[in-house]
Amino acid sequence: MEEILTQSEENYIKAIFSLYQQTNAPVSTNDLAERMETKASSVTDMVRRLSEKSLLLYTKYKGCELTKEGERTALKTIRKHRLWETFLVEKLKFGWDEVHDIAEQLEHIRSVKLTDQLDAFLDFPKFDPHGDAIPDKNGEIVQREKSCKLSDLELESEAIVIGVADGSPSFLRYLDKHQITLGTKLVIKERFEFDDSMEVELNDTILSLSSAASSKITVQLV
Amino acid sequence: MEEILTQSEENYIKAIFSLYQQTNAPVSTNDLAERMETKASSVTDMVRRLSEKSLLLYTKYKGCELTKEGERTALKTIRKHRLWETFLVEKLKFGWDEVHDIAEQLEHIRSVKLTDQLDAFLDFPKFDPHGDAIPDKNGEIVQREKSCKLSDLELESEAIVIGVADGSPSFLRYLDKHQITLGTKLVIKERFEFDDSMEVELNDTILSLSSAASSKITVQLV
DNA sequence: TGTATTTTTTAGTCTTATCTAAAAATATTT
DNA sequence: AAATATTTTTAGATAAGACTAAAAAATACA
Ligand SMILES: [Mn+2]
Ligand SMILES: [Mn+2]
Ligand SMILES: [Mn+2]
Ligand SMILES: [Mn+2]
Repeated sequence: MEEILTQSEENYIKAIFSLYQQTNAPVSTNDLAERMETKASSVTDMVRRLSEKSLLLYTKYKGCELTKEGERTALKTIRKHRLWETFLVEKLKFGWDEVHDIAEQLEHIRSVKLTDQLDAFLDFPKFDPHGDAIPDKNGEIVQREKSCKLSDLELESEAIVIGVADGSPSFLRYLDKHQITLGTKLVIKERFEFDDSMEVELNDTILSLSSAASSKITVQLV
Repeated sequence: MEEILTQSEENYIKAIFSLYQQTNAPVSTNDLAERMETKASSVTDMVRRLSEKSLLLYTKYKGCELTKEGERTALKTIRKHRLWETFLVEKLKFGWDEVHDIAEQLEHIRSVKLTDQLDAFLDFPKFDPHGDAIPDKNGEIVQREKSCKLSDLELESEAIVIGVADGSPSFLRYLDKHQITLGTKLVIKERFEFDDSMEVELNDTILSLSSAASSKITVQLV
């Protein structure tokens, strides 16, 4: 079969994959429209097309979910996206806040050999610059043991930053400014009930974090 | 202004640039259609659109030629194409016969910083894997001194291969098979009038080349 | 259970990029 | 110069992917 998909189709597939992961329920037309920054009517059209290509199952008024084939497609695109992000940061010296939009384009380049050679060139990385797992050639992804949100940690616990739940440039630059990056070790020194903010120690300094910030930082206890 | 162009528009611009270079005359609708592997009517449409965006000058029945702006656009795309080809060969270990189609996609990625960082990563290469000059950030290209076709050389002259006039995989693989690559040194040992074929010495062996082959190899006298 | 609200689909339009077939302009021959 | 051949443009269609406005279905809620 080996269907050739347009960039738009690949973007939709990725969005459906990601929305489905959040709820484990069929993705609604409206949710998808919001994610894709388009109109519900456009989504209905596209979902019909993708269903026609048996990349997803669609029932009128009931939303859609990917087929096995659709999932494979999503994982291929995600693999490429994250490999390119890794390339941009590791080899081309981009900041982790600058790579998403470019990877959003690069992920659509069609060449299995390119993807696999890039993977090898990068030494088969398991995680991208934001801590997200990179699917391997077969779509397999490393499952991480016991990670949690920084905001969930108790007083005096020590943890290492392993990811971010928000990849927006503004948030990433905020983290940069405060010297928080993947691998940063921190200790919870204080927690304030009234606004769920906390103070953490890192690099021998104390940093105050809002609940909005701490809930978007993924950590692992040391 | 900074017009955003579609991939198709960029491909047309590149084709017009290249066809114009061959004849220094306006590019005819039919020639362009043949190069783009499309129909003349499609070309008329596209040329109108590009003229509307003042990337080229078009006179009905008289063909078209790029404006300064169009030329800049062409050079930007060519720069990206050749940088990516270089990346694929130098870093990802592709053969020079495998990179064109992939670069044909990569050349459309929009990010000035990406292009410039890639350029730096590759150490500002002046030529791509086929010996073609890579325009720099400002669109400037290195002009080579006295190069000529291998087929133009006289008996006993010594020369170095610096390029190919045909980038097709089949020709490039033919060269690979006979150990001819950029930098290969060869000496003309024999020339046959009746079919314009020749025998050249390289790596201490004698190789016979048809006129079709020798006229597509660009060399420089040593 | 009937009404109001929200969600989703349908219908119709637009743009880009393509195509085929026919008409018009240009170029080549006789 | 007229006839013929070639090139190019026009006219009309199609498909993807988007939009708006209106209709229909599903859900919420009084
Ligand atoms: Mn994308
Ligand atoms: Mn990422
Ligand atoms: Mn291209
Ligand atoms: Mn090349």
